[in-house]
Amino acid sequence: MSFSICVAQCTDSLASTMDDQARIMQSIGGVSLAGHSVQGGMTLPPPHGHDGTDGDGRKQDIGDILHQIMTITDQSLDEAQAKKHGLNCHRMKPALFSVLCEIKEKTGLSIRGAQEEDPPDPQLMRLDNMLLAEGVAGPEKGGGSAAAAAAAVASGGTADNSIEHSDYRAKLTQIRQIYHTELEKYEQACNEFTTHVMNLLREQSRTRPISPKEIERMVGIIHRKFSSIQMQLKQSTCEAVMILRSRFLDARRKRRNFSKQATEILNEYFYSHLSNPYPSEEAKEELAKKCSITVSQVSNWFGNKRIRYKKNIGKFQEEANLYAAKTAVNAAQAAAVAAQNSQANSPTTPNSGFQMKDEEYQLDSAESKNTLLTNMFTGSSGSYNLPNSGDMFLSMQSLNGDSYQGAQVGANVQSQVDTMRHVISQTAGYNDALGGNAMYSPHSLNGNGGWQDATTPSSVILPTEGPESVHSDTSN
DNA sequence: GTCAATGATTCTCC
DNA sequence: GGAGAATCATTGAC
Repeated sequence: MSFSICVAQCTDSLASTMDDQARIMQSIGGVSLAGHSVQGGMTLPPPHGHDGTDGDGRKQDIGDILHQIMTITDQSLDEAQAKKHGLNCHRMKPALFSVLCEIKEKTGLSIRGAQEEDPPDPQLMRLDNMLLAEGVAGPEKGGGSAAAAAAAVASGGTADNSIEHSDYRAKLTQIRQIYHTELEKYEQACNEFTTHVMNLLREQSRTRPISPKEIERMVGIIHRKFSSIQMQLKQSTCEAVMILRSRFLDARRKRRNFSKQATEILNEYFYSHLSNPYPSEEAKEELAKKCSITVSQVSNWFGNKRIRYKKNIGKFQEEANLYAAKTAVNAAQAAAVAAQNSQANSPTTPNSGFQMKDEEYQLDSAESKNTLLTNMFTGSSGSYNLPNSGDMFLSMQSLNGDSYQGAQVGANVQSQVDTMRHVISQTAGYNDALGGNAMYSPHSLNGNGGWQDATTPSSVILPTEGPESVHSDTSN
């Protein structure tokens, strides 16, 4: 609507309002606006149809006031101030502003329509719900850790992921803090701005027609604007939480290779329990501890290893040989130490069947071990008697039905193995630990490709354990 | 970039 | 619930 139309409308409306006011005044107090009676220091034309003065004069007068209002900005500051004061004190001002407010109200309503009462935004509700569920909004305690715990449970983890949990919680708390700080800032800014605008409008209402309703509406607009900013804040917070969550979940999916030492420990256990590579819970825990990994990781590792070994035994032959030798060396060392102890502690049984010479069993050095391995796998076992190595090669042959090069080698050393086993068992009572714990039993895998007697032993000895370890795995 | 190795996940079966 | 099997996804060597 153009201003001229508005002014015209206003003039008409004001004229009629004044007529009404005059009529009311006349009827209630007998004080007439007409007849140039003085009211508030301003002379007004008489109401229409009461004293013969026509409406055109009044319209012109009102138009004059409006013109003054409109042109007030064209004047110098001093002049404008004076004019403003004059208009402000004009006795017609309240009536004029009242009419203008009414017109504005009507115009505003038609334009704004149903914008006033906004229904709750579903997107905002979704954001609120999500922030509440993630523990960002709402009460401080519970939410974040609950979300982290839920994510952990979903991933199958327990206390194993405590580090990641605390990391997740810490980051979530950070997001939460930022969110609340920003929210507080927005609310404060909103309140400050609202107060400022209200004061400004109240101030301006002295010089231009501003109704309290309009101020109220303006406050509503400001609040809506700020709530839309808040929604952006909520949206970005939600995004941050989602990113954090996905990173957290991805991080758990991300794998890291175990350390060499850990892999060696696991392999040693696997190959030394090849007839029944199913570690008990206790063994798993111990392995986990030794390898600095989790029990579930140990389970995973053995699950993968069993399958991959069974799928491609040939490929693992070298590895099996290596670990067999390693285990043999360990066992021999243990036996040597035990035998020495036995000898030292039993003066009544000197040289009792297994006289170990230093030059033969000094296997601490890498060179000695290498020599042992070389001799062992070339068949030239020399003076070394290796416990259990024969089982490995027999196992290799029986596992996949093919004959291995190692099988022959194994046969060569078998007699020595038997001797060694016998001697050791006599010397230090390691029957269970070495002889009973067949590393590579010919019965390791059954015809269906599965391990026979795959029941998990209640307790098993770890290859890296010393002879003092309690071992009750009689299944091997 | 390719590829083998490998840890993790998912599904199915018992 | 645990194991086997298939598969995914990442790592690390080349």
